[in-house]
Amino acid sequence: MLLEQGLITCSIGTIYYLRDAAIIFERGCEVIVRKGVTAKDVAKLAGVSQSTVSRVFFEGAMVSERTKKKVLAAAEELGYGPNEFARSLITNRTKIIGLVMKGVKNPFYPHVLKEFATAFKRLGYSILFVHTNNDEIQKDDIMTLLNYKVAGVIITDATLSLKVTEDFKANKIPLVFFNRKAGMKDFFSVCTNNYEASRHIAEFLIQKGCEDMVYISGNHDTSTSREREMGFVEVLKKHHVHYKKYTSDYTFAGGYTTGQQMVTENKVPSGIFVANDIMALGVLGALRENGISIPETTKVIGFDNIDMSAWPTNSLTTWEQPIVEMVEQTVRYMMAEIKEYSGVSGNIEVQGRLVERKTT
Amino acid sequence: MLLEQGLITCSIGTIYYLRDAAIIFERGCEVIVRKGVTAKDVAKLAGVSQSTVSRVFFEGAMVSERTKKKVLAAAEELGYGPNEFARSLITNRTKIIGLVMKGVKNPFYPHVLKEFATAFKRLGYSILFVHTNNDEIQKDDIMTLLNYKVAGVIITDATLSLKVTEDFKANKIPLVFFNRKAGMKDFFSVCTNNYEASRHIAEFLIQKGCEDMVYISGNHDTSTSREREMGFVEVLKKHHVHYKKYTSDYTFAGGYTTGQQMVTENKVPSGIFVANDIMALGVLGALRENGISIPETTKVIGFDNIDMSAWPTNSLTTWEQPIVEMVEQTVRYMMAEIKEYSGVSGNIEVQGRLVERKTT
DNA sequence: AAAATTAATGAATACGTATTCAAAATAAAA
DNA sequence: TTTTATTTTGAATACGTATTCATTAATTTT
Repeated sequence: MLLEQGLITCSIGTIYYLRDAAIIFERGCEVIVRKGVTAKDVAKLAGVSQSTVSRVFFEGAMVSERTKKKVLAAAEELGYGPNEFARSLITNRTKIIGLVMKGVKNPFYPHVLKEFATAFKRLGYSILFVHTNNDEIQKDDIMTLLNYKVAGVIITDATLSLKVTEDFKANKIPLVFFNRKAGMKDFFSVCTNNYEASRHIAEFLIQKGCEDMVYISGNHDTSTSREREMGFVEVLKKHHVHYKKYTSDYTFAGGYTTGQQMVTENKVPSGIFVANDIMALGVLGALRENGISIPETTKVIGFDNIDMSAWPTNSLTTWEQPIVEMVEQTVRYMMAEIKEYSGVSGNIEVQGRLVERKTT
Repeated sequence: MLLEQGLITCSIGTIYYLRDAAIIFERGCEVIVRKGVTAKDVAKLAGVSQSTVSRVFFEGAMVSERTKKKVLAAAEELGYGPNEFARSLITNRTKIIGLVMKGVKNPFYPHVLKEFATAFKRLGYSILFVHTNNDEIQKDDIMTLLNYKVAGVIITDATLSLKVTEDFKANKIPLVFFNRKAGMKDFFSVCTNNYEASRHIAEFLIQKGCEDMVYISGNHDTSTSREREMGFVEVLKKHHVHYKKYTSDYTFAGGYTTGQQMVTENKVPSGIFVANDIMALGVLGALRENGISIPETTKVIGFDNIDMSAWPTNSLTTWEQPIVEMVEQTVRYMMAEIKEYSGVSGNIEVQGRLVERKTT
């Protein structure tokens, strides 16, 4: 049947093998259809009521040790687990956190994803992953989250339209922007202190003897890029250091292109601050390819401290964003808001630190 | 209140600012508590029954165009969306796909994640993301998926114990191993044709003049690594080419260490096949650092064709795993099984292709 | 031992939807 | 128009759990 549907052909049209298909298919039909085990079934087997079974699986409910043991044994035997939907229908809350992410291709974010997944799992929460292609999250993505009655939402990489944010407020669903500030002031965000960090960076490069500088921005409309630029430029101005800004897009390719451009224009400066690491690696690639010696001629510093930056081949000086700490803060706020919604807005700024390597 | 809980301090103990906290907090309290809008509310506003509202939101149900319009308008006004839990409780199926992933730090997988997210969103499915640290997925992760009554499960990076697999069969939940074959033969998997690919690779290196070879494996217990080794070694044996095997772990660090080890042991061969790209980049780093010229002295080839391999600085020759096609196949199988469960087992093998760059 | 208190349990109900079945409205045929 | 067929709707019910309230069992106090 699968063969009839052409399922086993791959897109170039060749038919590949389907091991033991027929046999297994027959076996597939033989499988005994065990219906979904419910609390009722467990109750019957354990000789108690459904309520009692429910209580056994509900943290902190009142059950005697003896019946608890009995029920758990029955549950184990039947392979029972509480239906999360029925559960959520009653409690009107879920153990799901919506996580919205855009730039999965920047290694920074998979790392963040991993940390969130680990942290929330420990707390008994699951993650509904939403990928968005747009800088501004679309209405239907949000509707999905709303309809699943998620306990909270974390947006790592994008912003929201005002219209949509109201839905969250109205439904009392806590919302955190991670590594991004929302356009409006009315939400909570967790970021590195970009402003302070970029001031440090500027002073560091100046102290290293750089006399003309370049700032390579990420996507222009992001709060991170703007803040990093602001702090950096402020310090440069104070020291009367000449600088130029290139606008890029937070990708390796973007960094590489910008690097090439600087070489072509013959405008390679002595110090470059790149708004994130992955772009910085692109810049490095372009400069090194053109025989520019780093750090002698030009010093390059990135932002994030992704794993790759530490690789001996790259050895990129950068500003570390303490992912674990940022995640910790986010989770903490989230859990507090889930417990008792306040809708408070604000911004937690976490301090990072300079990681000096061979590009400066 | 948040301040009392110490939420606004970051872990180094400093207190950072919470913008407009008090004001917003007060405002937060003012927010009108709109209760979750239900079909009943919409029905009342639209002047129809709850059943009718339900039908409007249920694909293919019988409603007149006129009432549909009326209901949709009312729904829009109230911001209504069907409660997915109540819905799932009735239908006993969800629009959620469980996606289990281990190696998020290997760029190959974020890319896979993105493709899955995109493909399933188009089909109206959401993704429950499960991160696992272990090669073999743990019971409680699986219970989560089971309890959420996911429509299907994709496991990208790990395997399952036999005990657990039975739960899926029993609940008729389709399961696909992506880029990994299950230990037992009873499941469905989608992979690149690793065996054929590695034969090609062996022949390619031989033809390029390599006379002694090294294979650097990933985690030993993975099917991918074993298959890649098998094909590679078979061809080498046929041509009486000397080879040696190093066991590594699919990480950059692992590759780097292995590269260093080869240099130290003075056993750098003329051709190296590394079981994935990220390790290959580690190997490259180590070799280049030790002044070994590539591709003149040694040729290196990876597997995956992750974005980074194409970066000019790396320019790694590799075997491309056609992610989009693999995802497509997986989704196709999944949807067919969701529509009508067969439990058929088998293996779709997708052809990749050699991408020749500067390391060979 | 009796009374009073506390702990443990079960019966009944609500959550928000899909779905069945019967009734009503509409369209088509006579 | 009347009859028949068809489309559209509403009332009632089920899904699997948490929870309330009343009841029973166990424990403590008198």
